[in-house]
Amino acid sequence: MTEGGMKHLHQRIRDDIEARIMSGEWAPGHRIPFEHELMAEYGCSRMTVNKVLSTLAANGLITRRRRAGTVVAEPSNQQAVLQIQDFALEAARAGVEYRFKILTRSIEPIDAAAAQRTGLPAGTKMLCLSTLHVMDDVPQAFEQRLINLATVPEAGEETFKDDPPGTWLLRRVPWTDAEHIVRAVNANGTLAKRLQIQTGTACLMLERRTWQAGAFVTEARITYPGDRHQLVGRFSPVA
Amino acid sequence: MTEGGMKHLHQRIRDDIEARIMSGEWAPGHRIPFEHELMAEYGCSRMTVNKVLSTLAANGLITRRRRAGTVVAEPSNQQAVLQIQDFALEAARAGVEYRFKILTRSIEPIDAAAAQRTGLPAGTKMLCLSTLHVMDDVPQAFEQRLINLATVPEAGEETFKDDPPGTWLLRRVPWTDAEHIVRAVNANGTLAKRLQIQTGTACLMLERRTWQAGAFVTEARITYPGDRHQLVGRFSPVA
DNA sequence: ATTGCGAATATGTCTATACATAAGCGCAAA
DNA sequence: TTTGCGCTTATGTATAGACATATTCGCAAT
Repeated sequence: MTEGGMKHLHQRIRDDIEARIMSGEWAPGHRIPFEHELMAEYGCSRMTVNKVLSTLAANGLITRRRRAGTVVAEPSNQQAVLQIQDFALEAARAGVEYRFKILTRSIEPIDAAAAQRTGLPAGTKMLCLSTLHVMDDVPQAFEQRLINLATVPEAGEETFKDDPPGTWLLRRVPWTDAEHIVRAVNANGTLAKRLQIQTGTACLMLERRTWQAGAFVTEARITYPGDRHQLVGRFSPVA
Repeated sequence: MTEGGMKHLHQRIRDDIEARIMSGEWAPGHRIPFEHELMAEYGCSRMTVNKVLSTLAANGLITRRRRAGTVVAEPSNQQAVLQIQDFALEAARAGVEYRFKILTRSIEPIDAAAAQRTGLPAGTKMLCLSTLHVMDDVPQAFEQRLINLATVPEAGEETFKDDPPGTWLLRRVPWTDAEHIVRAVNANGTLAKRLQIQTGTACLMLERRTWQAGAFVTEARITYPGDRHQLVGRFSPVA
């Protein structure tokens, strides 16, 4: 006569340990039972216990050291995971019309400040684009983008007729590393006019740089009017 | 006479597959060799291959389905992982003095707007704190915090003499879920005075709410002067 | 007290095997 | 053409055992 809850053993052990950590019963620094103890407690092989603990360690919930044993990890540096919105997707979901407009487009050697930020040598040829994202005739964001033509030569020929540069790139060039910076800035005259907001309005500026295996791909600076946009994210330490 | 690179097989298989995905050689949707094929290729047991692929699947790099096989995952919704700065830590690292000052403190029933945001019933008793974070006598951030006394009753007695509320909570109450919102706001008169900035200056406002096993713990709204602060994060799809 | 060394031990990696299970595929019946 | 059923197959979970390796601990020599 077995019980109703017939989850897999792996999941049951994992849930038990997570529950004890999350509830605070096992505080950071607390020693977790040895593998052979858990093995006896759950009546399973060491491999099963080991796989559970390895997974938890990979997720940063526990810390393992040979011979020393396993302890509950100290709470990690706090971090926020934020979704970066895709206008076309959100517009479709909300049932409103989305358009984008390439305002400027040129191929130029990289300027000194950008060379500094990206680590590229001075004089590298970049495709420079500025784009306005519009939903229902209301400007939602202004995007300034640099694309490294050495890494993405085909961008030089692209007209970006169907997809905005960000979407186009995401579909074409895989990336291995990204850096994000979020700032708050007051809109200057030019920006205010483009976004149809008052000069001085606080705006969110998201700066995103991506690399592919060490080679710089692109830098985007996207500015959102602060009174209409926010970055949102949910996060749970347990995957 | 074995070769120099004697990493573990697990890591070698993983590196190989990751490299092929990251380079674009295996595009999203591409079918990955079956476990028994990789097993033959690397001359190892299926368990070893299985553990590698399970790990990659847990990291979201590949998608596995019984019978159908394993394919490279579609690029996920873009997200930015941003570090939330710990003033005490950063101050210590930079060798400057850090202080915080509790400006107001009261215990009140939750107001309607906050009840809406947190999902708590109207009238729930909350500890309301506002705190100023100061480094080298320059205000760096203004924090407004609500703490749910039903979940953290001991906060009612706490004086927050040694640690600011955020640090105190983090050490005492484990959390299982968090929600973050980042906004850009123009400083109003009161805030400008507290942060010693000009009225209207763009500020970053980080709103963070946490829960522990479904029970609301705390809400913090931290406002940083936009001319001095930014949120930064690095992210790589491979853990 | 200090240092050095060997034994003990907890975790790390890997194998060979077994059975479970979801899902695709083809064939046969309607 | 469509529906339903069973076979096949790829992954999911688990075991018992083996050897590797990083540390810690205690003991002995200095």
